[in-house]
Amino acid sequence: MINTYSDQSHLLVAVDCIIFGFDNEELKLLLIKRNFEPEKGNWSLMGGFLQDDETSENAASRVLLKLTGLHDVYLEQIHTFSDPNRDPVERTISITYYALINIEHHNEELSRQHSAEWFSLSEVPPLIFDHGQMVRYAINRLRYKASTQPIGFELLPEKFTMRQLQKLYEAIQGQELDKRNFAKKINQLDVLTKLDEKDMNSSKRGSYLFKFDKEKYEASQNNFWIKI
Amino acid sequence: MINTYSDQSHLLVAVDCIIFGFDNEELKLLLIKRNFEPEKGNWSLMGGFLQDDETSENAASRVLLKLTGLHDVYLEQIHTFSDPNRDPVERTISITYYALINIEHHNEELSRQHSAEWFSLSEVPPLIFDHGQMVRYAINRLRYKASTQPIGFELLPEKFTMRQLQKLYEAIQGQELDKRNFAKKINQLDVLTKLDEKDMNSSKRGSYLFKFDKEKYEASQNNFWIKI
DNA sequence: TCAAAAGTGTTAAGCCTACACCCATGA
DNA sequence: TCATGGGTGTAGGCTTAACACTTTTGA
Repeated sequence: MINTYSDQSHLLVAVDCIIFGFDNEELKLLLIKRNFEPEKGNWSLMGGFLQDDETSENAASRVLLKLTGLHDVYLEQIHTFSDPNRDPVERTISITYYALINIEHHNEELSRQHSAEWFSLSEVPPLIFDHGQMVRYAINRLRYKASTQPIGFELLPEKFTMRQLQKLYEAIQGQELDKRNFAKKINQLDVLTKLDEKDMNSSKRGSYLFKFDKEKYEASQNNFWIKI
Repeated sequence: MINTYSDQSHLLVAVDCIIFGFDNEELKLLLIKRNFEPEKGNWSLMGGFLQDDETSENAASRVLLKLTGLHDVYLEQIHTFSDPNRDPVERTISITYYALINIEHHNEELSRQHSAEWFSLSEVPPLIFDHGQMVRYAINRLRYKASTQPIGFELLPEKFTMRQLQKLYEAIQGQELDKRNFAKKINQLDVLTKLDEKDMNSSKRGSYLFKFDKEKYEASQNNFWIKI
C-alpha cells in the first residue's frame, strides 16, 4: 500500500483566532502586535501553525491558552482562507476560529508579553493580510449564532444581571433592544436561574443576579434551533 | 526579509465536494467509487489536492468540472476537517464545499469515467474516512441556507413549476409542505417570473412555468436574512 | 427629595398554519 | 364523464413589537 501522496505539494496550515470579549458595555476583540517582519508592529489576530499531532481545534485551543492562560474556551470554526498570496512570506492556509472569553479572566501578563490589546468593534485598527476579512466573517457568524441560540454566557461573569445580558446582546447585534421584551424572551427560554442576591454596583436599588443553568440549557437545546 | 516559515511542517491540503442534485422527487448526492488503495472500490466524495496557484474555491470548481463538465457551479465552503489520522495514507487537511447542480446538465460520460453514481439521501452508502460526517455537515448547512434564502434554483431546470420548487424544498427540509402556504411564501419573496408557458408533462391541465429572476433576487437579497 | 436604574403587562399588527373546493384537460 | 394534478383564499392562533409608569435607595 502506498503511504504518501508523494507528488503533491505540501502547504503550511495555520489557525487564526478571533477572540471576543465583553466589558459590560461593548464587544471587544483581542489583537496582538506582530513582532516580526513583514508587517512588524501592525495589528494582527493571534494565530499559530498547525502541529503534526493536533487537530485545528486543538491548535486554536493551544494558541488561546498561550495568549490568555485560559483552558476550555468556547471555540467555533468559521472559515478557511486559502488565497495563494494571502501571506507574502510563504503560502499559508488559515483555518479561522472565533473564541468567546471573559475579559476579566484572561491573564494580563501573557497578553503583555504578546503586546495584545482589546479593541472595541467600532475601533478595530487596520489588520495585516486578510485578518480584517476574517473578523467580518466571525462577527457575522457570532450574530447568526446569537440569534438562534443563547450563546454568549462565556462572555459574562458567572453571575450577571439581566441588564448585562441585554447589553451583551445589544453589543453582538449592534442595536438596542427593549428591556421588557428582552426579559420576556430570555425568561421564555428558561435557561437562567434567578438568585436571591443583588448586584449593588450598577444602581442604588440593585438588580437581581442570574446564573446560566447548563442543565436546563442542554435539556431544551433543540428548541433554540431555527426550524428546518 | 525572511521568505519562508521554514521550520514548520507542511501538510497536504485537499478539497472534497458534497455534490447535491435533484431529480424532481428526491435530493441526491453524487458519489464516486474510489479507484486506489486504501478503501479501493468504496464510495467517496469527489475531491482533489490543492494546487500551488489556486484557492480552495478554485480547486473545488476544478474538481467539479472534472467530474461533471459544469462551469460556474454554486459552491459554498462548509468546514475544514483536520484530524491527524483522518486519511490513513498521509495526513491531509480537507476543506469541504457543497455544490448544487442540475442533474440533467452533468456530463454522464465524465461520471462514468469516475464510476460516479447518484444516491438518494436516504440511501447513501457507507463512505470512506470522515466523508459521512462531511455529508452531515453539508446537509445541515444546506437546510439552514434554504430556510433563510431562496437557494436551490441551481438544482432546477431554468423553467420550473411551482410544484417542482415545492418538491425541492420538501426534499431539502425532509418534510411535506402545504402547497397554498408554499406558493404564498414564494410569491411574497418576489423573486420568480411567471411565464405564459405551461408544462404539460405533469398533468392534463398543465402547470405554469416560472423562471428565477436574478435581478429581483439581488435587489431584495438582504430581506431574506434572518433578523440580527 | 431627587436622580438613576430596576422591574413589570398590555395591546395591536403581522406572520404562520391549517384547511377544501373548483378548474382544466386527456384519456 | 371521470380521474388527475393545478390553482386559489380565509380565519384563528401565535409571536413580535411598541409602549410608560412605579419602585427603591443613595446622595
